Amino acid sequence: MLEERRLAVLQAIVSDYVATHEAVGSKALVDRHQLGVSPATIRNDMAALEEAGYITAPHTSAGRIPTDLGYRMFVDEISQVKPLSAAERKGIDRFLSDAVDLDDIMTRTVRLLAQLTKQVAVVQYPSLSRSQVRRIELIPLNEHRLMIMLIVDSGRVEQRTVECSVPIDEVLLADLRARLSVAISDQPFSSVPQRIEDLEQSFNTENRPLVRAVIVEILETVTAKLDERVVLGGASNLARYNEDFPMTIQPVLEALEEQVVLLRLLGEVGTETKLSVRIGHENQVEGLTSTSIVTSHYAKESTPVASLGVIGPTNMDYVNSMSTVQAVAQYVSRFLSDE
Amino acid sequence: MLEERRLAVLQAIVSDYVATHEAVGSKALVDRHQLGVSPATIRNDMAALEEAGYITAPHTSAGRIPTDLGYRMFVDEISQVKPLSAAERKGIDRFLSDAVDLDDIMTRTVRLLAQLTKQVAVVQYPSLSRSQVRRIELIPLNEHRLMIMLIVDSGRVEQRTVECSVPIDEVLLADLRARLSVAISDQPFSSVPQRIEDLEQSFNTENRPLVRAVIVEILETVTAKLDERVVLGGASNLARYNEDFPMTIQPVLEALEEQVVLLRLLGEVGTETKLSVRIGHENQVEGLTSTSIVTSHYAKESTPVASLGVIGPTNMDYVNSMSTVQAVAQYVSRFLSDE
DNA sequence: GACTGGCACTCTAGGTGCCACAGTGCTAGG
DNA sequence: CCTAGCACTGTGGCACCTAGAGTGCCAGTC
Repeated sequence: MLEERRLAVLQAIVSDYVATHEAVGSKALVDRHQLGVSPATIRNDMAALEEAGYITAPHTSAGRIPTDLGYRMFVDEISQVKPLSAAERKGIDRFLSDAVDLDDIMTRTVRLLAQLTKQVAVVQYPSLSRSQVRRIELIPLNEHRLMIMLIVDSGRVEQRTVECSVPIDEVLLADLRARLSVAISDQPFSSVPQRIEDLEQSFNTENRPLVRAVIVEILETVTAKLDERVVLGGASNLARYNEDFPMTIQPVLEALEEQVVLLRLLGEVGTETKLSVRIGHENQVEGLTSTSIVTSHYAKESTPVASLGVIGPTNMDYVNSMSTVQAVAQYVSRFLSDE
Repeated sequence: MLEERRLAVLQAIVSDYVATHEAVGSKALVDRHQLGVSPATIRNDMAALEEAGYITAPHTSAGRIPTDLGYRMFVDEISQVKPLSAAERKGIDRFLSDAVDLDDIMTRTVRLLAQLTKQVAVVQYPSLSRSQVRRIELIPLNEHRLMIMLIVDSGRVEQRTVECSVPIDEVLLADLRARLSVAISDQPFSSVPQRIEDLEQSFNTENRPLVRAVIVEILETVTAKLDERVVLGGASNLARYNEDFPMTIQPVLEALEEQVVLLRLLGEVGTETKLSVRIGHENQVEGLTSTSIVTSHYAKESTPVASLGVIGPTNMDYVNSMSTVQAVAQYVSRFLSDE
């Protein structure tokens, strides 16, 4: 009974604070929520919650605001996320179904997320490391230049050009392409290096420079650009909550501009959990310690290929963000798998 | 004699204000610049300048700040832009020369600009409308899916997939590709529509659906995505000058997120002038009326292909921005042409 | 033992009045 | 045409005050 009400109080505090962004006091609490007790009782509970580290008082005579720990408790207690309304689902569906290619899906998704959550949205391109090569093409651009094109099952296409000193021989190229194709078509990206490293040997010496150059370039693509691409959107939403903590916007923007940081944020979560929330100091990325991050994996044919999510202030609307992120992830998964 | 000094006063005001971001008064002016006259004289000049609309006083007893018109006069009077130091040039050179492909050049350029000017940087991808098709490829992905790939002379690659109900016939595909290739290889993008619109007729009826689908998709790529891609960077620099006008950051961020707006900004300038500066209200884009935009074209083999530039507050350092933008544009042009 | 009402206390936000300062416009004189 | 001097005027900062909101604690009640 006692513990139960305290939890209710915490939840009330969080939701009020999230809604108003003002420290919430005992009186306001009993006014706005039906907890059949008096403010004084609430005060006792609040004292206990503060003692336990879930809430804190900015100064003696203000209400309380949740701590990171408080938010954590709050989201942990959300057993199942609120489903979206039919209209919302319809909207997502319609917006995504107009996409013409992978780039388009990604851009639309990021916009959608930003718009629905009024937060900064991040979407990671399907990770190469968890994808398969569908096809490889070698396209001569001119006598000395060659474009390597790796088509990935997720629809992503990686290109790279190779410069070579000797003129390119069409026959050799066709041969090389055929052998590469045999070696790596329909194979997972991660296995590509070992599959092609010995290929050079089977060509005669004079052709090796070209073969070598191509292989090197493929290896680089495969290793270096593994999870590289990320799309960001809705940065203007940062300015919206600028009112709350005005000084911190610059480091946040800076962090968001670093692909590496974003990838770390999206990647940190293991593949096991679908929906993940990291609150304030829980993510140790510099400059983002007063923001929260809600992410989810999305999948192609039920194997997770990458993540998407939103980034906002710790006092964001977790309920809405979580359900939106989850729903969007589901829709993206469905779209990728349908294709 | 008179007009000359007034101009000097205006220039002094602009450069002081740009440096300090504080309204500058007559006394400070004679202290910091060697104009061999007394503050009182300057005051007369300032009164005249105010009358003429070049400067304005925020309130009775503050110094003066330049108006948009004042800045305009100031930049117009910069006859030749200050060349960069050898070290700076070296830096640009080194940074860009590591680029591996077009994407890489664009990303690096935008970072470079943002870093050097401490402003928001924008770089437009080489415009398709001013480019030529170098090559076209049709790559079957599976029985019912086909990827169209347009390789452009600027190094850009456009892809698009086509879904077709009937299984794809390899022979037909090769034939189609060959004919398309003849029709549009090495032709300017703008002429593509007329060159392929009749192609459908030369195939027999049963194959027309596929041919038609491919042609439609190409037309869409060619028309819809014409100038579409833009890269943005250094948005965190917005927060830096947030101190000056704190309320306006959100509309600016919003405007920057709209590709369309950015393209309009970059595109508005005709091809004739290289370096262009638009100040405050001169650009009629909503939300950007208190920012200035410095852009320059860059070229491939001396035909301009697109623009790049920086966006900052009207009280930005024009001298530095202009010289940096110009220099970077030159380097990018050189890199594109070298390839 | 859990809850409530009351009371004294504390801190903040916001308003007021005051003063020094920076900078102006004007006028008279070189 | 320039300069010196003077009276004038907003602004920013400071000190001060007050109202309000919220707390902690204690004594009393169910």
